Amino acid sequence: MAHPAGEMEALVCLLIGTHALPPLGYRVPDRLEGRVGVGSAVVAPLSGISRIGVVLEVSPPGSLSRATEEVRGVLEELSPGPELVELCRWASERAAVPLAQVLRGTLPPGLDATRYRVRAPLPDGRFEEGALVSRRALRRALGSERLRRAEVEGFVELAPGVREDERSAWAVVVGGVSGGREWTNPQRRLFEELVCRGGEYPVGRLLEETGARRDVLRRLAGRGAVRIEVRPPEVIRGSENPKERPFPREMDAVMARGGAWLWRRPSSDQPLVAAGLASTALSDGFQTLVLVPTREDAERVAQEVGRVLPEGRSAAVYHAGIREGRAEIHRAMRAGRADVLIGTRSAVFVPFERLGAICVLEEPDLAHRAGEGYEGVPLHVRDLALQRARIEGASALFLSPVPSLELYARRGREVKEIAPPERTRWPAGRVVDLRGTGARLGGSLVETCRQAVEEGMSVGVVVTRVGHGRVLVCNGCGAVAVCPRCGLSLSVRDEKTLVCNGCGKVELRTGRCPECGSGRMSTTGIAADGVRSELSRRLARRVGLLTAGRREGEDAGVVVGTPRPMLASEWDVVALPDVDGLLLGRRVRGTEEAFRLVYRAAERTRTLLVVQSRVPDHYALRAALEGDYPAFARSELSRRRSFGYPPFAYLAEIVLEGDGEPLARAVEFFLEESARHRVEAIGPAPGPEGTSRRLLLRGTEPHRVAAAALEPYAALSRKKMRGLKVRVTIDPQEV
DNA sequence: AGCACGCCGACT
DNA sequence: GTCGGCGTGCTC
Repeated sequence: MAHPAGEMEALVCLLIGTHALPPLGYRVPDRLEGRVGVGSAVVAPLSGISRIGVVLEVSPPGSLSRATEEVRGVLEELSPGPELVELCRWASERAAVPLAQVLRGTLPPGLDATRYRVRAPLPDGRFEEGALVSRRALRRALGSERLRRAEVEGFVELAPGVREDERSAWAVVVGGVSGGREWTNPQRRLFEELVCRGGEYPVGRLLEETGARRDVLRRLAGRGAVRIEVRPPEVIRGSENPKERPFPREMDAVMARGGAWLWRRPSSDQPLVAAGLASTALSDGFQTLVLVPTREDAERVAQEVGRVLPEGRSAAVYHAGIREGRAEIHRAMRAGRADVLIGTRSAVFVPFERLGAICVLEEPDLAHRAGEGYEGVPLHVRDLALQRARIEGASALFLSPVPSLELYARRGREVKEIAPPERTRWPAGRVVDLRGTGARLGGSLVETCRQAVEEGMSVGVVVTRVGHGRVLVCNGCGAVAVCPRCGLSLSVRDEKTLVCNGCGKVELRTGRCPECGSGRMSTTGIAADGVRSELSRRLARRVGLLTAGRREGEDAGVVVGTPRPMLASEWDVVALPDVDGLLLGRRVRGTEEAFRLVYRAAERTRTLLVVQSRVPDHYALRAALEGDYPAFARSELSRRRSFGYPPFAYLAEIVLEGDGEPLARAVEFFLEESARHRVEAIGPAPGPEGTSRRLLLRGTEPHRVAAAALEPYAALSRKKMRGLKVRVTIDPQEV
């Protein structure tokens, strides 16, 4: 490519995860001309030390102010490409996460970014030519100054690569060699373990299962007793006579018209729909990305996809549980050697050669969003998938019987909807009216359980542990103390006061219900273990327990547990004793979650669904029992609109921990900044910790809300923040 | 004065 | 992420 005389310049984001280091400018030397573009992974020095970075922009000479150092090399194998860089920049801005941290997610897992290759024997001859050595080892041997010099003079060069155990390395016994006398005990033991496993086994799993250390295996390899070999990753291969393509009409429309689509399908159908989309995209020559909330979902979808793959095609599963070969799979997708990737949220950043379709299963599931701050970008996969599909020109299909309101509200222009299937079965629904009792479990609910189990029916009692308790409810009429300003339930602060988690307004706790004058006010609170023991006592029989972590007496006629494991199977009768915990909880999305829980329970119920509540006529409850999603969405969207909550507004939460003058000044600073960005600030309210303050930012443009939260945060981190801790959460789930 | 330690700011 | 500079506070 022709360009003005002189060297081009590159703006590089070094992969160092901090808000404080901006992208830096480097000169592109002539020898790398044409190889450095937006999205190239490069090696560039910082204080003389080589680092990995990703090119954000390439510009003519003289355009970047301080581009004094040179790009040292290009890492073609690792380059995420321009589309993913655009996605990462968007995500970084939207989630207020340092760009470097987001970009790291596009690189192969288990990448060793500080590995050097020795290119010429070092003066003291300590390292052999061609050896791969960690930066730590080099620094220990040479010291920082000589390492820097060795880099400049070309004795060593940064050679990032994937660690062996991430590349599906197998340990294989070499025939004819058995334990000599000079072997150590650990070596002998590990060798025997390997022989027990048939003489060949994945390295990662072998070390994990035997508890042996890596260097023991290395010694065995050094003695020639064991060979380490990298094998192709485990993939699902197509067959000679694959199943016919599912849902051809709908999937043809999705691929032909492109853009984002929504299809309300029951959970049980979704793997088949994903297989249909993948197979359709494949016949057009495209790769498909399938995103699922949990690892188990990934395995189920993989089976379905495997049945429709034609010969010569392949699919792979990608999640944190895949130890061996995750990096190999990453590489295969990038090179276009595999056709379908089925993974959890980290898969959304895997580079593809020719991405044609993205399918998101169980769209509203909270597991699609990384938890607060840790591991990955705290954005919902829905938003990342929408954005990625737009950037790469792929189709996006979102599946859920009960989509998020964020997605549903965009129906029409932005998101096209496929008509949902006719419903074939729906259980009878009954609401146990808890008004007038202070009971945790109403008599009628217990009676229903007793009768059902005596008739030999299976009974599932589903409770959520999230959001229970600490809300003041009238046992007389079911009224809940609500903040007049925010429309959110007030939580019990202490004996005498209630507090609004939205705006911080503190209200006096009255002994009597303002609605009906009853003096019987109580706090709600229901958890799995309590319900189990109470039910067991009142039914005078064994009751099972089924949660993510515990499984006890599942064969009992009545089982209590949490939604995910409980609703993985069907029950004759399902009881929901605590929808009020969500329905009347303090969170904006509580109503939506309650609706979803009741609806999903109904899908898994064969004959009768019993729900107990103090608000038996609540619109969400009624709509869920009738299986009427559009009716719920209409009511809930109008409520959200009138209070200005998502999806009609974007929120950011800022929690400041500290005390005295610095805290007050920081709060003041955030308030000024939000005014400057023309974003509404609600609060400060008391935060979760004793001396903390909480601010809620609200606006209609997501990037402005993120900027109003992030800019003052970054400014504050650059200056001194004595004893002050600030936490920023974009689109907080707990509001 | 001499030195350990921790906090900042710079690094392109 | 990593280094050097500088201030604080302790010891000889």
